[in-house]
Amino acid sequence: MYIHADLDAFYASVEQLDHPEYAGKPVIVGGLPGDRRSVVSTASYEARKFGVHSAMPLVQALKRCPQGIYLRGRMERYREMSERIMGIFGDFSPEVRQLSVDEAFLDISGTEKLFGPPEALAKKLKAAVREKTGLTVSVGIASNRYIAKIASGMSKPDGLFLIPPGGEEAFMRSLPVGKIWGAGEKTQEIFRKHGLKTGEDLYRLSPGTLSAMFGKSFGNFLYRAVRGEGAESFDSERGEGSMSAERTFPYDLYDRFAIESALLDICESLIWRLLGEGRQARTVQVKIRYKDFSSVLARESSPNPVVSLNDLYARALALFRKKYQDGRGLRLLGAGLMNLEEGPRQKELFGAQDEKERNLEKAILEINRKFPSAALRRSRSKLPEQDP
DNA sequence: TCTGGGGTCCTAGGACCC
DNA sequence: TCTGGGGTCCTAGGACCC
Repeated sequence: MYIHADLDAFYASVEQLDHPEYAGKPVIVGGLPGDRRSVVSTASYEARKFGVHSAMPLVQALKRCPQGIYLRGRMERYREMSERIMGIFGDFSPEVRQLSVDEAFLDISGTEKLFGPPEALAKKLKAAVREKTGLTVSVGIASNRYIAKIASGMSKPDGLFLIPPGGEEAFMRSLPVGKIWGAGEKTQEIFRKHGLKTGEDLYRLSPGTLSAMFGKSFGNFLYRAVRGEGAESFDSERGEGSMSAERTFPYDLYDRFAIESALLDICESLIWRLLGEGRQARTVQVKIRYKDFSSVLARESSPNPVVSLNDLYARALALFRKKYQDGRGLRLLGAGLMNLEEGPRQKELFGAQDEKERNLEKAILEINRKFPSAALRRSRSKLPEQDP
């Protein structure tokens, strides 16, 4: 059996915990009133009553709930709290798989002797989280992770929902399609178009029909899902990974120097993360979003991993210049690293110039690690000439 | 009122290799 | 007188998740 445990309105709840005067009030984490181009990250249940929800533009939230308490959010604090809670989860299962900052799967096979049947364990887990942190968690219990995940959403907040073994298919067939995990906005649109409202409606379709509607892979996934089977993709471990950083500008950028300086900033935050984790990357990606919200990507792989800020910036800048249509307002700029590899780089691959650069950057990395408030950065004018 | 940021996985076409 | 088939890697883009 598996448990999916999901913290209720996590960021907003932490704020209410840390600021007792916010308790019982509509708290909206995502930005301050007046922050341009922000969206709601988390709304407390009090705020949800006004129709405010995650991913809603902040200006819209402000109209629906002008009396709300608006906050930018403190990721460090949420991460710290998350670690504590994951630790508590670890007291109940040897296998905790964290899905995101506020949710995790627990494999609770063989824990019966210690904690009793799954439902009893779930109650103990909820009580432990509440006692030790003051937060509430919603829990789903099922014989596979996929259904446990859906179950945890069935009775939020502070919920507990069990799908008994053998009841998986009946549960999925009775489920409104809006609750199918993995079927987002575009898929819901297809459901609507074909009048598909419940799992039962999907259950009646052949694998061929589902594949024709949703593509082979996702069609097969749906075929299995409505039969109560877990999907491997939700059971398996993570892939090799990637990392990215992007920034939406409060106002569209047009000036080339301003844009390319912003790109340097973004590359900088990325490279410190990469080097800090002792990793290297073979693929660099640049993301451009124009004023009209249309986006383009440019990607390039190389047998030689990225080794320094100067190196990353040169690659990113070349990609940017290849793709960017001059004069179009720039809304967002991003950079990403893919094909991440473990480990130290072979020094001998690089010439003296590179070595000097890398040592400088290693020093900056060290200083920033020891003295975060120093926030040391490269000055663009001090970077070696970029290849035009 | 527009539409964040950091991720994962999938697809489709092309290059290249055996 | 024809234009195989399978595998891998790459690029660009999209859907989805929290």
